[in-house]
Order: sequence, then C-alpha cells, then structure tokens
Amino acid sequence: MSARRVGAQQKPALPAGLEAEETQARGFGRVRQAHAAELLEDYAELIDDLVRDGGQARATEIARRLGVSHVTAVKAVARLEREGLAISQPHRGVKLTEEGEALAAHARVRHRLVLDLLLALGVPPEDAKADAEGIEHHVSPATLAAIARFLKTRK
Amino acid sequence: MSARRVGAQQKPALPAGLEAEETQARGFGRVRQAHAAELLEDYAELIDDLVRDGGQARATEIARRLGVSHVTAVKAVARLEREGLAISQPHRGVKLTEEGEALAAHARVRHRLVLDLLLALGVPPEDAKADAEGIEHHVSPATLAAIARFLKTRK
DNA sequence: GTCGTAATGTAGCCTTGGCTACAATATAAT
DNA sequence: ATTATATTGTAGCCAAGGCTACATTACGAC
Repeated sequence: MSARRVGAQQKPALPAGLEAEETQARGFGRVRQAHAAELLEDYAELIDDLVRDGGQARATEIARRLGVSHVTAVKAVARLEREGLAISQPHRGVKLTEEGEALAAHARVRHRLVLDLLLALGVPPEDAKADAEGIEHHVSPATLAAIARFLKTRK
Repeated sequence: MSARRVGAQQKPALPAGLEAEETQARGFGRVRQAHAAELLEDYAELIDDLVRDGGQARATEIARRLGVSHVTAVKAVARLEREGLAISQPHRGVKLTEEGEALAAHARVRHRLVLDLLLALGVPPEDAKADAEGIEHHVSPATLAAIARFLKTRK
C-alpha cells in the first residue's frame, strides 16, 4: 500500500535512452510491491514445507530455517494470520489456511521453475538455489510462462 | 548488517525434502543483504542514466523517475553520499563518485544481461523490463556468467 | 508432582524506506 | 528588481523487519 503520485508533469523532449517517467516509475512501484509480498510468500512456502515434511511448523523451527530470531518469526506469523493466510495455536504450530496454501503452492511452482531455469542455464546448484530464492518474487506471470515454455522445448 | 546467529543446534534426522538449516538460512540471509544493496544500486544506475543523458541528475527528477516523493529521493541520495557513492550540491544535481560509477556500471551490465535473457526467452518487452528491474539484484556472479554464456551461444 | 528445558510471548529499541506538510532557496520571467 | 515557479531542505509520522533481554508457559523426565 504505497506508491501513489505517479506524477505527470510537463516533460518536453523525452530524452533518448530513458523510458517515459510514468512507465519507469510504475516499474519500480511493482518491485516495491513485490518486496512487500515476498516475506509472506517465503514464510508460507516454508511453513508448507515443514508441515508436509514433519507434520507441523513451529515458530522456533521457522526462525531457525530462516536464520532470524524467534521473535521475528513470530511477528511474521502474526502478520500471516492478520492477512488470513495462517492460523497458529500456542504450542501446536502454525497451519496455513486455504488461501495460504494456495499462495504457497503458487510460490512453490514459481520457485521450481526459476530454479530449473537456472540449472538449465548451467548455474551451479548452490548458487542456483540461493538466487532462485531472491528471483522468484520478481517473476511476473508472463515471464513465468516464458520460462515454462523454454524448459519444455529444451527438455 | 544483520543475520548473525545461523544457529547450529542439534538436528537428528535431516528430513527428506528440506535443505540443511544453515544452508537454507544462509540463502535467506543473502537475499536480505541483496535487498539492502538494491536501493543504492537503483539510485546509482538511475543517476548515471540521467547524467549521461541530460548532463545532470536532480533530486526531483530522480524522485519522479522512481515514483517516490522528493523527500525519499533526497534521503536516498544522502545515503549514497554517506556511503561514498555520490556527491551532491544544492541546486546543481547529484554526481557519482568513481566508486558510485563502478557500481552503476556493474548494475547496468547485470541489468542488461537479465533483460536480454528475458527477451530471449520471449517475454514481452514491457514485462521483461519490469521484471528485470527486480530480478537483477538477486543475480549472483555465477548466474550472471551462465546467462552471458547462454546468450552468446544462442546469438 | 516438581523441575528443567525448550517453546512462546512481551517490551522496547533500531534502521529503512515511505509519506505529508511546511519552510527556505534558486532560477527565470516580466 | 520583484514575483512566480521549481527545487531543495526540515520536521515529524508510519509500518516493516530486525534485534536483545526478560517473562511466561508447556512438556517430559524423574
């Protein structure tokens, strides 16, 4: 929730190599929004992983995985709950709501595709994994589709 | 400047689909760091563009391009100065220091390569531009090299 | 049942990146 | 010169994402 005022002042020449202001501004706004969503997606994805894998996702475990303090994890989970993506009970771990699961599923697919792309390009697995984590959140549906296409034809 | 405590507690089974904790935590830490650097890169890149193109980069113009208030832009420029990446004088715009230019140059190359990759994959230019903006900051040297290789063989 | 350890919760603080509103300057026109 | 207009600067506020330190609560052993 930010990025208003995509100001349309007077702009005469519209110099060579630069995009139109509004276009550019919109692009950056998109990035900022992606950032805001990122955290939720990361947590949802991880919680989903943990639940599938161990039956439950505890705040402390989440914190460990993410490399943050448990407080940070708890606050993030609280935010997930606030957004209707998860439910948690004190000593019984966190669960995703349907909406949360949908988000996680989506994130998972995207993540997988990005990772596969990087691997297909010959990026070393270690780096590919790390980069995919950051990249996935900035992949639009259009790009996702393109990646899928690419991987299919090459497989 | 964060992400300590990459906790190495007891972990027995190391369940199937999940990475080792530390590895995973390190990955996320990397992403967080990338985020911190992002803003500086974006500003440096843009300032460089504006200078090349119009001879000067004014705070207001930067703000417009980025779609933020001038205050935000000014604060960011202040941070650039603090980090030794730029110098600014009141009504005479902002200039990059050598270090700043190096950063911008690096960012530019990366940006270009990512964009070219997306275009090569057949992503519509509009989306490619927007996505590249977000993706570029999460591309490690290894991935960058892989992209360059890919583009070369395909050209 | 008590007690120790691990999991959660709370309080309070920091930095970043945003914002609006208002103040102060420059530049440029008339 | 004086006045507009545009550019910068300042103050003060907000939410997010982190942290440490300390308080509380469950669970399991014994």
